Amino acid sequence: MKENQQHHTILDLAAALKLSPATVSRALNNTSYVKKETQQRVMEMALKLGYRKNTMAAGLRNNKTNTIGLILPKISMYFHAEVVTVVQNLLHAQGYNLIIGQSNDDPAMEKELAETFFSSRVDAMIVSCTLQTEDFSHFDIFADHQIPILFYDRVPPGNYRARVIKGDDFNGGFLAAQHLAEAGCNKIGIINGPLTSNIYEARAAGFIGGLQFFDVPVRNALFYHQQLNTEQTLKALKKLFSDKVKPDGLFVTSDRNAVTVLQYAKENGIRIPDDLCLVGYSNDPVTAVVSPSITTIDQFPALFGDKLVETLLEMIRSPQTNEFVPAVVTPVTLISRESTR
Amino acid sequence: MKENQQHHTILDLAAALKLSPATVSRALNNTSYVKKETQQRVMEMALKLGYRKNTMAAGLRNNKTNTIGLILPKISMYFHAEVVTVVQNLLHAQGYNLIIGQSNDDPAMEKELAETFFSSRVDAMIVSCTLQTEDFSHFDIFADHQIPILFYDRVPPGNYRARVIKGDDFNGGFLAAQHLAEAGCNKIGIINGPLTSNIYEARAAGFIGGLQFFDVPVRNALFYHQQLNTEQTLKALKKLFSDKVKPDGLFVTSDRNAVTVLQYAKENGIRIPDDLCLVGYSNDPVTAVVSPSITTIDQFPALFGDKLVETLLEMIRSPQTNEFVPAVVTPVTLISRESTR
DNA sequence: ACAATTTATGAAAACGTTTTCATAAATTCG
DNA sequence: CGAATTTATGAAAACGTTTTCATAAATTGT
Repeated sequence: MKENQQHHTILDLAAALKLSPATVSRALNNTSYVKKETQQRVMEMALKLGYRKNTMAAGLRNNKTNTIGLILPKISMYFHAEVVTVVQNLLHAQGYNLIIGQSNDDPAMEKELAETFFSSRVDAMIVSCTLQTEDFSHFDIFADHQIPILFYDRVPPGNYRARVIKGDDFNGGFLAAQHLAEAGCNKIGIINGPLTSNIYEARAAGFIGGLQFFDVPVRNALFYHQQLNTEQTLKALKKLFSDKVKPDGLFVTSDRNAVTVLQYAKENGIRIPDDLCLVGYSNDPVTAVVSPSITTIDQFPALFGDKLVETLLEMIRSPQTNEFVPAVVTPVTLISRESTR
Repeated sequence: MKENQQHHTILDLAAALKLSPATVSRALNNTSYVKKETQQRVMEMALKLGYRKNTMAAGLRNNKTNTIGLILPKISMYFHAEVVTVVQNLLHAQGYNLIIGQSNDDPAMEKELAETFFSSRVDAMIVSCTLQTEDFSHFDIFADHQIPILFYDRVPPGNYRARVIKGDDFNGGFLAAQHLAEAGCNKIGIINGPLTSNIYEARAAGFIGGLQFFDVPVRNALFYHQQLNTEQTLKALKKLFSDKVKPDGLFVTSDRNAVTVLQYAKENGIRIPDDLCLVGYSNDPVTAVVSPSITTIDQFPALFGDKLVETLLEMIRSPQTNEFVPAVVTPVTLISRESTR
């Protein structure tokens, strides 16, 4: 090993064993023919010298990094944290590294991350878009270079050619409406995210479809589609409960905001579920422990993560075709709790 | 560009502009002398051809990957999710990629991840250990190769030479004891994690110190140091409330398990805070919305993340010295809520 | 025993970038 | 104006791995 050399290389091993680097490489990766005994010696020497393959050099040569890029709005959101947890574990088991980037729901950041990850020559991409992303062209570069890209949860619309895995948001909305209807609610409102995002659009559509199916009047005055944060939610609540027609059922398409509703209700003497039935979305653990506990829609994040990795590996392994593959839709289920009893 | 070439290279740019690759490289990185006009032309051509630097090739040549490795027990834990969120954002702003690995609290996995990340030639490491890690030698390799490594939260003991940032767990324990004492509790217990981990050891020490300082009897029979999961916590609770001396104050060193206590209390007619005062740890948002809300210790995860990145960048930028640097301790604060009123 | 095949190894090129060493052109300075 | 300096560019080597092309040795089959 050269004087000022930081790491041992395959050449060091070769020199120490009086072999060629080619043979050493073959021994380490056990590709092609290597004498059993030679392989043994190489392995032992590698261990002895503490040799670690330089994955950059290998990546450069093989045009493969064993790295997957993941872009999402924010890791600390419950659903995403769960998905990332599963995805990272599964990918590691398959020998892949996971690099993560957060768009913070900013399309410009999302674009920047896409370019960075492309530069890093990720082998594939997993993306959940920002709520505001309407132009998806910054992802074209991956498809253009046959790099598999898989969208999930917040995905591009159908006219954008891409593989997609999404929750059954329509059904989620439908189930919420059905459940509220069956709980006897008649004046059912919704506090929803912006309709620019596929998930909120689908939840609203399913919700309205459910209302109609179960003959509950569709009262547009009780529908709010807006940013899902505490401030906006409180504003909506104030309006909802100052009008003549007050809701007796509310579908809030994010659990955190459902909790906000719970607190507002408590402070304003609105009894849940007696005066107001409440359904959230995501099955954030918090919904199970608040009082009253909140009925919500579970998205099975672990199953979601499984599906993601399974599909991604399939995409990596089979050559990229340009043919249309319909979106995979993962199931949701309604979990009934005290807020609707 | 060659027929079957996937990506444009610096050679393509050079050819298209009738320049040498050297000049193109200099123009792109604007190092050394390049004519203003030439640089302009290079940039334009790069844009036109959609050139993206191959960071692997650059990394190989520069011996620098602009990638930081982060190993932690599980991303989906509240405190860690918050830290990761902040760390990823800050590192991205500095031009670094973040690769994440979860040990799932398994030392073997932790070791495997350390080796993988070393192979990937990360520029630096951030690590929060498993609860069981007692042998830290799998991290030696980083220090041996002057790769900065920074531990946080769950860190090696003082006799292991490493840079460390940790919360003030001792003070957290002390504050909890003080608060329970001042709430008038006299039979104060603790449900704690395993003492093998520095954080639980320090919380327990601070807690006991606090009891003594405020003249509350130290009742070892009320102290449980064990795995922090629902099952174990319930087991401890059963024992605690079947003995003659039942606790009137309880310090649970994880918020999730404090919630478990809350539910157990509700089911068993133990009134909180009247019969039992309760203090958790971490300020998980769930503690604010359960009823009664839970007094807890905030660890300022965002500040923690800031500090981590700040220190790490400093380590990367200044040459690695072997001199001892004392652990940085970040503040904690007690947030008083209904469970202790 | 000899050809055909299989096993085992090495030399050298390639991946795409950056940087050192030259050298040429332009500029500054006395 | 000529020497010194600064600016601008190119050729070539280097980073550490893998793989193709050879070739030699061992094994198999007839």
